[in-house]
Amino acid sequence: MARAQTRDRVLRAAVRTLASQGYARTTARAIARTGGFAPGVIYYHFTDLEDLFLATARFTSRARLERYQAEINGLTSAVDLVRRLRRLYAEDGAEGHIAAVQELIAAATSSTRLAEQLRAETGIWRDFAETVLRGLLANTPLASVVPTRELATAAVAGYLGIEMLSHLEADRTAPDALFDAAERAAALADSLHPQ
Amino acid sequence: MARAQTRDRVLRAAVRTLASQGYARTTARAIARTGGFAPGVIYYHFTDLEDLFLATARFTSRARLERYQAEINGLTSAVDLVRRLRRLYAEDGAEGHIAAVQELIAAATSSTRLAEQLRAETGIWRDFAETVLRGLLANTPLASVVPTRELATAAVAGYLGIEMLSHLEADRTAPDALFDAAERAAALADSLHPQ
Amino acid sequence: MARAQTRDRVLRAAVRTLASQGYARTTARAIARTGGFAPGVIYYHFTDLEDLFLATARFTSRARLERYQAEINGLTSAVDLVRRLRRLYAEDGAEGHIAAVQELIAAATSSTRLAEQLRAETGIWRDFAETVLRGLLANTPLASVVPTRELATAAVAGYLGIEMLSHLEADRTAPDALFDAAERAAALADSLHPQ
Amino acid sequence: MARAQTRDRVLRAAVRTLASQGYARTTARAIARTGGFAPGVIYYHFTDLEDLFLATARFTSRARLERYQAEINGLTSAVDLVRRLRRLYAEDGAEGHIAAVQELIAAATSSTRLAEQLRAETGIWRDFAETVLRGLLANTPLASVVPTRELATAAVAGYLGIEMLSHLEADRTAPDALFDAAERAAALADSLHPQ
DNA sequence: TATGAATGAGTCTTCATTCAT
DNA sequence: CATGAATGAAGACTCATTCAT
Repeated sequence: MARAQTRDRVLRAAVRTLASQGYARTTARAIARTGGFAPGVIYYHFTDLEDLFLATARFTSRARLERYQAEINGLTSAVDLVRRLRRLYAEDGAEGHIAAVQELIAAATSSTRLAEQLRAETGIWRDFAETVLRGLLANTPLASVVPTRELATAAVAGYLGIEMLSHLEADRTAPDALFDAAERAAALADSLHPQ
Repeated sequence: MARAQTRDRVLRAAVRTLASQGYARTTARAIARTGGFAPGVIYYHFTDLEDLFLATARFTSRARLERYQAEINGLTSAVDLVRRLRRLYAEDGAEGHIAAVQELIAAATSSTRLAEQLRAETGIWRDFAETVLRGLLANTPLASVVPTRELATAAVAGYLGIEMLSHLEADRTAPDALFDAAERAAALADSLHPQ
Repeated sequence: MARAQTRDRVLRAAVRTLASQGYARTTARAIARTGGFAPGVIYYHFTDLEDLFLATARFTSRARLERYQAEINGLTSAVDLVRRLRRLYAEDGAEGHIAAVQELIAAATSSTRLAEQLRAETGIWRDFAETVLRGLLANTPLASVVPTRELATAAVAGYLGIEMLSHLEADRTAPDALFDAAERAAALADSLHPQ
Repeated sequence: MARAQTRDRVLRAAVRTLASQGYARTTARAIARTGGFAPGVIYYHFTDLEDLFLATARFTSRARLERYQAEINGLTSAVDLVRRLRRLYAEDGAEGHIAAVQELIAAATSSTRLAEQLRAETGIWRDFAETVLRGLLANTPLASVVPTRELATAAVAGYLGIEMLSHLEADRTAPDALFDAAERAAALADSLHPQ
C-alpha cells in the first residue's frame, strides 16, 4: 500500500479512537484495532504515540478548516453563517473531530509539544473566526465597536465548550437550542446592514 | 486522624494532581505523592479511582459554587459582576478548579458514571448562571428578549472553553483581554437600566 | 468478653471462611467479616495468619474427632458404622469441616509448619480409623488377612478425596451413591461375623 | 518463537509452579520465574490467570490420560494393573501432575469456571477407571456384584486423597505400602479368573 | 512494508500487619 | 480488650515499544 495512504488510515483511526474511547483508552493497540492494522504499523509511520498525536491534531484541524472555509468564505449574511455552522457542527459531532481535539487538549497537560501544536491550531481557527467576523461586520455601525479579536477567541472557546457539555449529555438538544437562539440574534444583526 | 479530614486531604490532592498533571497522569501514586500520603489511603476511603473521581467532581464543583454564590448573589450591576468574575476566575486558575473539571470531563468519555455526575454538576452551574442573568436583566428592556437559558448554557460552555484555551498558553493574557471586552459590554448593558 | 471465647469465635470464623471462600480468599479481613469483628482482633489472639491456620487445623480436627468417637466407639456392626458415617459426613459437609481441612492441606504446600500440624492431625485420624477397623474385624476370618493400617490410610485418603470431588459438583449425589454401595458391602462383611 | 510452542511452555511452567509452590503462591511472577520468561508472556497467550488455570487443568489432565491409556488399555491382570499404576503414580509424583490438580481443585472454591473444567476432567478419569474395572472383572463372578461406577469414583477419590496425604509427608512411604497391599489384593482377585 | 511475538516498566488494587486511641 | 486508620509490599494486568521474520 502507498505509504501516504497507510499514514492517513492511521491518522483517521487515531481520531475515531480518541473521540469514541477518550485519551486514556487511546492506546496503540486500540488505535490498531479501530483501523484494522497491526500495532507495529503505527511505529513504522510515527516515532511514538506523542508524534502520532501531534500529527493527528494537525491533520484533523486542517481537514476541518478546509471544509469550513469552503462553506463559509464570502458569506455576508449572519443568518446564512449560523445555518452553515449548524450543519458543519453536526458533521463534527458525527465524525468526532471536536471531541478528538478536546481529548487532545486534555492530554496536552502532560506534553509540551502537543500543547504547542494545539496552540498553533487553535490560533489558526481564531484567525479564521476573526476574518469571518470582520467580513460580516464590514459596512456596519458595529464594525468600529465590536472587538473582533476577543469575540473570535470567545467563539472558538464557546465551540469547544459546547462540545464538552454535549459530550456529557445522552441527547444533543443543547447545541440545537443554542443554534436557534444564535439564528434569531443573527437575524437581528443582519437587519443592521445597509441595504 | 479523623476519617473525614483524611478524606478531604485525598480529594484536594486529586484536584491539584488533575489540574497539574492531566487526567492520564493522575494515577493513584501521583495523587498520593501530591498529598503526601500512601497510595493505600485512597483505597481505604474510596472504592477505586473512579469512585474518587466522582467524589472529586462533586467536591470541587460544590466548593466553588458556594464561593461564587457568596460573591455574586444579589449583584445588579453587570460591571460589578464582570469584575467579581474576573477575580473568581483568577482564583480558579490558581487553584486549578476548572482545569480539574475539564480533565474530568475528558475522562468521562470512558466512565458513564463520571459523565452522569458531571452532567449533574454542570447543570447546577447553568441554573446558577441563569439565576444571575435573570437578576441582571430584571426591569430592563432586554428581559423579554434575551433567552436566558441558552445564554446561561453558553456562559458555562464559554467558561470551560476559555480554560481549555488558557491551558495551552504559557501566559494568561487571553482571559484578561476577554474580561476587558466583557467589562466594556457590561457598562453598555448597565446603561440600559432605568435609573 | 472472655479471652478464650473470642479466640473460639475467630477460629470458627476461620473454618467457615476457608470452607466457603477457599484459602486464597481467606484474608484477615474476610475472616473478620465472617465473624463480625475487627481484623485487629485476630492479631490480638494469634501471632499472624499462619499461626491462626495452625490453630484452626488443630481446632477443627479435634472437635470433629470427639464427635466421631462419641458416635462410633464400640460399634461392632459394619452396617451401623456406615450409617453413622453417612450422618457424620453430612454434618461435615454442612459445617465445612473437611472442606476447610482440604484448603489447609493445599495451603500447606507453602508452609512447613502447617504441613507438620496437618500431618499430625491426619495421623491421629488414621489411628482412629485403624482402631475402628480392628474392632470391626475382631473375631472374624478377615482379621488376619486385612492390612488394617493400609486400609485405614486408604479410608482417610478416600474421605478427603471424596470431599474434593464433591466440592466440584453442584449436587451431592456422588457421596450418597458411594455410601449406598458401602452399606451393601458392609452387610456382606457383617454376614461373616460369627453369631 | 512459534505461538503454540510458547503457550506450551507457559502451561508446563504453571503445572510445575502449582505443584511446588501451591496455589496461593502460583502468581504470574512465580510462573514466569519457573518457566524463564517475562510475566507479560502469560497475558499474551491467556486472558488472565483464571484462563491459564483452566487451560492448565485441561492440559495436564489430557496429557496424563493419554499416558495412562497407552500403558493400561487392554490389561486383564489386576496385578499387572497395580504394577503399572505404581510406575505411573511415581511419574505423576515426580512431575507434579496430581499435586497440581489438587491445588487447582482447592482453587476452584473461588472460580466457578475452574470448578466446571475440573468436574469435566475428573469425570473423564472416572469413565476411564470404570472402563478399566469392567475389563478386569469381565468373565468373573464379581462382574455382576461389584458396582463399577461407584468403585471408579472411589478410585479417583482415593488417588487424589493419597496425593494429598503424601504431600504432607517428607518421605513417600505411605503410597508404597498401599501399592504393596493393593498388589496382594490384586493377586487374590486374579485367582478368581477362569483359567 | 507489515506483522505479531515478546518484554519490562508502570498501573490499579489488595492485604497482612502495626499502632494510636 | 477491641477498634479502625494507615502503610508498604506485592499481585494482577496493561501497554508502549522493539525486533525478528
